[in-house]
Amino acid sequence: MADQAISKNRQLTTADRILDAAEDLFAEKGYSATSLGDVADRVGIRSPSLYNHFKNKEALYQAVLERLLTEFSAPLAELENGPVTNQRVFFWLETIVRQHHANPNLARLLQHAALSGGPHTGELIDRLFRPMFEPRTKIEGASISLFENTGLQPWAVMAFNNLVMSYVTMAPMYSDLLGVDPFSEAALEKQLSLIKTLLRAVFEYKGT
Amino acid sequence: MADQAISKNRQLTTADRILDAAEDLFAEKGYSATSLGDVADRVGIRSPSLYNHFKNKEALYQAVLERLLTEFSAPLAELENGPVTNQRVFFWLETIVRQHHANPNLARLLQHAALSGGPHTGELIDRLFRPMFEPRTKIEGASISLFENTGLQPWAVMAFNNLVMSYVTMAPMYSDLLGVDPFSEAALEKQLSLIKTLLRAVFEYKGT
DNA sequence: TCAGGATGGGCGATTATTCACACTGCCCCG
DNA sequence: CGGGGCAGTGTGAATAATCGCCCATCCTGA
Repeated sequence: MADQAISKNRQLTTADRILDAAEDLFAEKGYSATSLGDVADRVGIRSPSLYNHFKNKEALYQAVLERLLTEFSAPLAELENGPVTNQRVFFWLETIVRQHHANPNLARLLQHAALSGGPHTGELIDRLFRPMFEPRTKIEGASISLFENTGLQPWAVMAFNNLVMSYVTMAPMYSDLLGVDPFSEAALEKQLSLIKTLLRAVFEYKGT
Repeated sequence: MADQAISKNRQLTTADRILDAAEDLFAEKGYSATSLGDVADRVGIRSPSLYNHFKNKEALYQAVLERLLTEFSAPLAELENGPVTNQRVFFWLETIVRQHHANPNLARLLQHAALSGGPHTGELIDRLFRPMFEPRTKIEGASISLFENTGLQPWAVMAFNNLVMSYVTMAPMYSDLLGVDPFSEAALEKQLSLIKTLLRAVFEYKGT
């Protein structure tokens, strides 16, 4: 198994292997707590070698971020070219839940940025979420009666996003308290069914 | 010395001012990215002086954590000595939302711990959330029909907690995207009304 | 041969921590 | 009443480790 992983890694360029290692470490420890020595160790080289591939630590972080942002930009663009119906909101939510489940690093990077409020924060938020809050984004259907006239719709969008992302940023809580590996397929199905249930409850809710 | 005289003293002791500064900095930057020099600067002393009050950095962190945990331990204990009805769940949720709104630092500390998975993680999770998942904690009323027979109730508890905490750990998103100071009274009322609406929708939901 | 990539060594800055020392207010003893 | 300790607190200097980063050099594959 180790041989396979190594040989598979050997197919990647050194720059890509650096990006992989840096992505995991930045996502885990945050920017300033991640040392280039750690990154180099994980790749299997010495830290000065990193400078043959990236100008400095900040450039490495930006490259990691860029790769993640393009990786995650697809589903929202998909949602945007068409009417925003309940059906398509369901599908979109399921898609991003699965995406963050497959790679939790973007959520973790954003959470680190939001916590420390560094200079990366604004850019990350803008590029990930700004389109979601364009004025034309109204959900057609039953949800209108619930949220639109109370002004709560953007808060609900924010809440469901937080729900999705905190699932991966709070992953240890699921291991410790529920005794379940949150990145298993079974756990993913549980979380998906909960989120769908919540969304359906919101859509079908008719109370004041 | 006598701890009783402290409460009469209006001016905070140096140790308390250190705790205040360290709490904010640990919550913002995380443990390893916070330097004792930063803490000392904020208090207005030199960093070696910190060692007159705390054994080392780790002990300072533990003291910060201890103070926060006792501060936040009240509401759950309150919920636990009595039957868990819908009414009391509402009240409990509102209480902890207001509590995290008043002091976001515990949520931020927990989020940092969960992200980096350090040794503090397990202790924090245990002392904050373990009682919530004791087997006897069943919610009486309509929610049983929704969650109990699908095994989703603990996942829902987790989700609502994540909802509450990510509101403060993701605070910059609310500023940037909604143009609202998330720590204003108005924003608190919005978030409260959203969470109550979600909870009510869940309680009254009768679907499959 | 030559260029890209890896390396060891080192520089300056920052880190947590230790230590010897100075100041201050207070209690006790003469 | 006065002075001598004494505990508590703050300080500058120093140490060892680690950090990002630069540079001269070397290895290797085309």
